[in-house]
Amino acid sequence: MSTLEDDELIELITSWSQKRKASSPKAADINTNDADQPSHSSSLSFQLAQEDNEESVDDLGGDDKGPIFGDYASYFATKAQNQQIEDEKFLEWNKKRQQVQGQDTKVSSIFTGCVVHVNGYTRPSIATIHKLIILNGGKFIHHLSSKGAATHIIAERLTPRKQAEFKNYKVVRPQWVLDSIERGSLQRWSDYSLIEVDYGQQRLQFRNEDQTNPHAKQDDEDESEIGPSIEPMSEIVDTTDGTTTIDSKHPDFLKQFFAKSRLHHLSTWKADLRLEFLNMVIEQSKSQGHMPTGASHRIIVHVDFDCFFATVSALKRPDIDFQNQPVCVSHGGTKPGSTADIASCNYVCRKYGVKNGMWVRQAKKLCPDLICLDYDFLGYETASKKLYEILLGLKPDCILPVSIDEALLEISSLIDDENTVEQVQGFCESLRREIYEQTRCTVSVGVSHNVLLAKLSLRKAKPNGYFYLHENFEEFLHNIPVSSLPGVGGAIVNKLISQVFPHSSSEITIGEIQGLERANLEKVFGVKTGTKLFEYAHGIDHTSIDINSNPEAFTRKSISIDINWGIRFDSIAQIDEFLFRVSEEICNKLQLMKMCTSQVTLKILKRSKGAPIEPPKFLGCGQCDSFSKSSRLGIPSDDYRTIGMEARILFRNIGCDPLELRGVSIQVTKLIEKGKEVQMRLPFARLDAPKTARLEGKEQHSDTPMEDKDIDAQVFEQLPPSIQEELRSELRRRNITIGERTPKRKRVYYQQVFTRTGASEVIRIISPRKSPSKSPLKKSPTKKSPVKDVKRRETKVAKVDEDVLNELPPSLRKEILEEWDEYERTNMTEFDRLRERGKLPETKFHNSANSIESLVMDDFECKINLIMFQKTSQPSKIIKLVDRWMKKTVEKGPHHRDLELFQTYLSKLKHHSHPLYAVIIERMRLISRIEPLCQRWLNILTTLIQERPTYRD
DNA sequence: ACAAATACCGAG
DNA sequence: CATCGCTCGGTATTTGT
Repeated sequence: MSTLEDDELIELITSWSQKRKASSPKAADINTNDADQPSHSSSLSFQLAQEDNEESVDDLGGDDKGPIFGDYASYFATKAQNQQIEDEKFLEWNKKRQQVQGQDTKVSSIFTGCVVHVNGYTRPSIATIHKLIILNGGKFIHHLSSKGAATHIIAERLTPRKQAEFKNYKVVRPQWVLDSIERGSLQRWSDYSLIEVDYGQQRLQFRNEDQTNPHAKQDDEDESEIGPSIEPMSEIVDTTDGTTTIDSKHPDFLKQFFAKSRLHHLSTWKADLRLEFLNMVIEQSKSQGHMPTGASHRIIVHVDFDCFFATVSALKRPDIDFQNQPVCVSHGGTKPGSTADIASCNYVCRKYGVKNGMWVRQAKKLCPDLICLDYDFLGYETASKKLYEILLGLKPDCILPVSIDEALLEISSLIDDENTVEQVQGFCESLRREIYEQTRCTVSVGVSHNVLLAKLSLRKAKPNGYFYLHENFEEFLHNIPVSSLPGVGGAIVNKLISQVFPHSSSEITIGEIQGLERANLEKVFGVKTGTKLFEYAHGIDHTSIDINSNPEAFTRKSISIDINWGIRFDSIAQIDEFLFRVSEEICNKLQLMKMCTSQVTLKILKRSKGAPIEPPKFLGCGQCDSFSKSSRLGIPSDDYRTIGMEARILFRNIGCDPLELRGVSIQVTKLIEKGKEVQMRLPFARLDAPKTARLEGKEQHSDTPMEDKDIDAQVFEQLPPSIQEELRSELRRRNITIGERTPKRKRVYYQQVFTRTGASEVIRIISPRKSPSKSPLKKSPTKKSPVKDVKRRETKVAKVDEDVLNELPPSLRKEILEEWDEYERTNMTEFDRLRERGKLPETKFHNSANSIESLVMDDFECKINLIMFQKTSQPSKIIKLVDRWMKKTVEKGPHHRDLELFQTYLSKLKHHSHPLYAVIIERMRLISRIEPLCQRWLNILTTLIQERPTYRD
């Protein structure tokens, strides 16, 4: 409490009081929130009340997506997504109906993971199939516009053109659905396949059938039946022939991509190994405590397979003479024009100048006899496992996994002071022998007294060798190229060349660095990098490989997923979908780690101006500019919908034409153990927690003195006496009086509003200072907002779907309709409720009719366009409404229909450069400061209203 | 001046 | 047929207040 600004304190009290007023009489027990505040006696630990008594329908259905997120999703209303929401609503409603009727409410999940689309005329009808699918856990899409979005297509007949189009889909007959449901499990799609596997002969048959099919023509047109299909279906069809390709629009893309990505494997292997060894070490030190090595002279061993992938992949090919034939690992064979990366190549290749990472195309030129092998990810894992087993068996002082094929050991205590060199050699050579015997792969070993030198020694040892650097260090380092130093890559080398050795023509060596002043290096590269470079050049390295000495340093601090290949989208809806899928993956990992995140970062790659639409590498990202934005979460989360929604917002904040998007990455940081995060579930719960426990001290505002601090007496009275008591003392301490309330704060904004003319100017002024990433209004729009189709959904009949209804007996039909009405009523939006009561409720908030705010605004309004909202155009009323709305919906989030309505209204205001726009936005921002949860959908609103997408160049 | 956000880098 | 350009930690630089 005492950490709050006066400002916020007043707002807080007001909001409590309003909450109390709004909720039922029994809310007198509001301060009994002991779950979150176990020990603290303060009755001020009031949590903004979730009215627990409201029976949310999704409670019945267990852990499924609640309507909250259904609402969220519709912020980005597209037809398809609206459909999903309707489907979910329908499911909830149906669940409720079943419950009322005492039926089993268990959710069938036969079609879980299936995304179904119906093509053309079918029996049963499309509507029936639709309901059957969603009632059994599947997803249904009416449009195939997002190419590849469907996992199954249901059809009875296909035109030849459609046949070609759907060649790589699972196209099944309707019977597949019926049988699956009847038998209670997903039937093999291939048994119902409409398109026969390409055996030539049968295909002809189909063609014949099609030509005689009276529906054929109609089939071809059915796309326009449903609505004008703007999106062309062509892109999925490759230009050269009729085959399809899996790109980011396909639901399985992520899976497929990761399954085949070497870099993804490398990263996950590494993370897994680190985790495994970390846990192992923690286990050990629990039982026996940590024993720091007593040895004075450290011996570090670096062991690494020789061209790991190539070696292992070649094990399956006894026909290849690995020592004498050039062999590499890459996708897709050995075609001379291939743009596949070479993941690993053997030493024969390297003689020709072939390098890892090179394209096959290029390598083929250098070495025409090149043999390309397939990846064998399982084989790599097996070999690695054996390596680590062997290493563990040697009982070194410590092991640090560097990667799947590479590890660092410290063996100081295993070696005596006598005959050190021989002992080390004996140890390493037997290690090498053992690994070869067990894996049939060669390793090299480098040894020295620190990590840096061990690493450099390893380089010298390769391939299939051993080197112990124990003397003549300077001489050893002298002729090694700087780029061999760990941490020195292209950028640093370039900087060296351009800023330190402008005349040097050949490769820069460590020896040349040795001649440089430390200060000089620090000037060019910064303190850390400069120092490191200097020390490395002199063979100095303090890197520790002992996990045990500092486990914290080896624990994972972030999780991210990057996809910069195959990213091709047509619409923002597809991107939204994709972001959710990525978030799902992230959250899987989070949950596995039992962690939650409080910060989400979205990074995108956008095609650089002038770069070709399709880069040379097939489905590659080509030359791109990268943009990133991050956002703090009010509540740490491991829910993919929360993370995904955040990502969607961030994407809109960055503003990128979907067609130009080439890379997506979501990163989560500021990880918190799951379970700990509930203590800070709501900002108010943090009030009397120690300051350090508050969220990064984030909400500390500058201490702006306020003139008129006081609290409306009526407001105060509405609080429970116990709280009043405590508040009184705190308020006294702060010189805040309880009495007639006068409008306060931020007059400055109104002035600014009136001194500017253009909307964009106004917007600039009020853009938030606090979180640049959340400033959705940075750019001045040049075009009008896209006219959003805020068509209210049709009445209940359309929702429940007539076709299905009609197939039911009349008595049941009536019942269902009535229940639907009831359902709708209980899920009424806040605005609906207000409307039903016939008038807007009065709030205590800005009571004074002569407040500067209302005076100014009401006056102004006469001169400006009159824009009605909820039957009023009076700014003070509208502001009140907004207050009320936001506060009321802070927990559940706003109803999507309210949002739509409000967005339309705001858009109008903005379109007319109405000053109220800025006032409302500022008002919402203010509230968001008190209720950080509101920030999120404020962002969404302002983002949507803005002309989108704004493209950055 | 400081902290947070963003940008960039390198490794395997 | 193509092709699967990841993911982490560290550091520098910019931005906002």
